[in-house]
Amino acid sequence: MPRAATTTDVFNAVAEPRRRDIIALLSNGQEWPVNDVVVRLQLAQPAVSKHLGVLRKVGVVTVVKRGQHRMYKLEAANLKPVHDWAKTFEHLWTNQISRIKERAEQKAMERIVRENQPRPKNQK
Amino acid sequence: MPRAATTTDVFNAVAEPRRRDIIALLSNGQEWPVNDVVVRLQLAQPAVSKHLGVLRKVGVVTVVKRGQHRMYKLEAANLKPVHDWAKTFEHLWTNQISRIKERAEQKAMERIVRENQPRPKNQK
DNA sequence: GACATATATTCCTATATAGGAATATATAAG
DNA sequence: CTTATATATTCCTATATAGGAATATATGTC
Repeated sequence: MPRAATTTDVFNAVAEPRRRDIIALLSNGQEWPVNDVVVRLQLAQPAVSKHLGVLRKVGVVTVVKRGQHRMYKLEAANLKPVHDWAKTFEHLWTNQISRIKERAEQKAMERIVRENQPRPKNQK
Repeated sequence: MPRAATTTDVFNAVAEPRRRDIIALLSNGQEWPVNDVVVRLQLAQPAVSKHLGVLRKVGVVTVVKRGQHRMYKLEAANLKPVHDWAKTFEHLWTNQISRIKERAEQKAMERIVRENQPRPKNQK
């Protein structure tokens, strides 16, 4: 049984790091022609086209034809499922971080108290 | 050239929906024995073991041996890269939603103003 | 129309995998 | 020790894919 296709859903589409790179590039709000993506990411043109094809299929990018150019634009909202899914677990690591912080502060307090302790007199 | 292995990074590990289901289950904060996951998700035991193996490899779960039981625990913090990555784009759809909201409110205001406009007297 | 440029698509290939089936390994109980 | 239970792992298989190489398609310029 094969793995789910990369075009199954956003999760599968963005698993591939180069596609994440493309998304990051397009996130500046501008429309990008394919060749600019090629140059910026130093990937081969057919590779870029293929990746963009996947992203288009899952709705993460859209394309507008401008003469011989294909301008690609990010549809960021379609990344929301990933964010929403991961956000479900945010409270788990947030609490963890608070707990680590509390522990550090407690240790700092103990250290301060210890340093302000009057020193025992020399027995000598 | 093959696809990146599922154990390459968290993105690849969670691309598979059944693994996302397992993560959701373990997110209740408890330790889960394999068989409970099997029963709850109605998956075959070997399949669950394999998925857990992937998740363990990328650090998303850890396992404690308790006699003949293997208790699995979520390490949610290791999902943070996914959240952080998606969060990068949050402002893009948040602004979109605000804009949709503003437009709706403007339309509502115009409607209210229109409804409170004194009616033209009948010419009759 | 010839030639140039942009880009999508096809062909090819080695590789990884999810589940099914089977089996190996590890612990518990009597 | 035998039997039972929990679970990891192996073997098998059909499928999808990322990039390389090549090619097809679409638009621009003179």
